[in-house]
Amino acid sequence: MKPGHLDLDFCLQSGQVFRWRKIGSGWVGVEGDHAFHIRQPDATRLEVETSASREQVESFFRLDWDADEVAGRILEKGPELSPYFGELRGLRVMRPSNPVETFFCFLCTANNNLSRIGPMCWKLGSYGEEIGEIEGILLHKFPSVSGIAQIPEAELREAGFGYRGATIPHAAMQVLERGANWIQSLIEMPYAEAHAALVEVKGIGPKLADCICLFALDKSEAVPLDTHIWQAFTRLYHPEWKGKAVTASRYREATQTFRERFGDVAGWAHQYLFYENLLNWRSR
DNA sequence: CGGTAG
DNA sequence: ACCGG
Repeated sequence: MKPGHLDLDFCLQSGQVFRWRKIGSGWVGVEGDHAFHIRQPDATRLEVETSASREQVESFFRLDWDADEVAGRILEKGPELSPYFGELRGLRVMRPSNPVETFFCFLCTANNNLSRIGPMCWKLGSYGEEIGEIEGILLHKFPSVSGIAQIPEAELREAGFGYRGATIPHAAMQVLERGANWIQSLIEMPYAEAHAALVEVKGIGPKLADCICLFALDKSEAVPLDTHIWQAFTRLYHPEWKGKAVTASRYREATQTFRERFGDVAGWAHQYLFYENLLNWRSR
């Protein structure tokens, strides 16, 4: 397999997918219905142990997109982002295949930090069907929406979910009211329509809706605007809003600016900005 | 603080 | 204001 430019650590550690564990130099996790053990012996090779097909692996890492070409296109349209692209060659926007998993994992991310999000997503995953064991790690498919809806609030609170112990099963109930297949049905909608439908769910605001659009629904123009992206936006494009709070209307304005500038690679531009900020923050 | 609701 | 660091 020729991964083009793909950095496993960047892809699996950059807040896009959460149920992956680093084991030595490799990674163990679940994608869709399949367990994976992946190693990257050098920059140009990928060793993948899985029952998933090659097509599924390539889709997950979005190898149908040329990362260098995308980065080039972003820098052409927005040279002001070049400081953020320094060391991030091989960072890709992933395409996880189970939108239900992405939906609920991102529900864990609001008002939270990465060190807690992983264990929380892992806990949700433990309610799904067991599909294997790699390096002593038990792997589960992600549970169904009704499986999530049935989890007692107390179990999640005990596991450190805080108020999300209530909001996550409640969000699952809301999804069920819309039909068991509602999340999947959003894939067929245009970005704006899917985003509008998602924020109707209590617990999903504009930022989470954009995460779900970008990673679960393959809407590459979605720009999840968190506090770091907001700061970058005010610094680069709108200094008079520096220090101001992100209102709903400023959220629309800022994300629309990225979309007008970067079009269908706006989501990739966001991912580089986001991960660069995350690395800077980690190194402090 | 990788937000959202009231 | 909200769980928990």
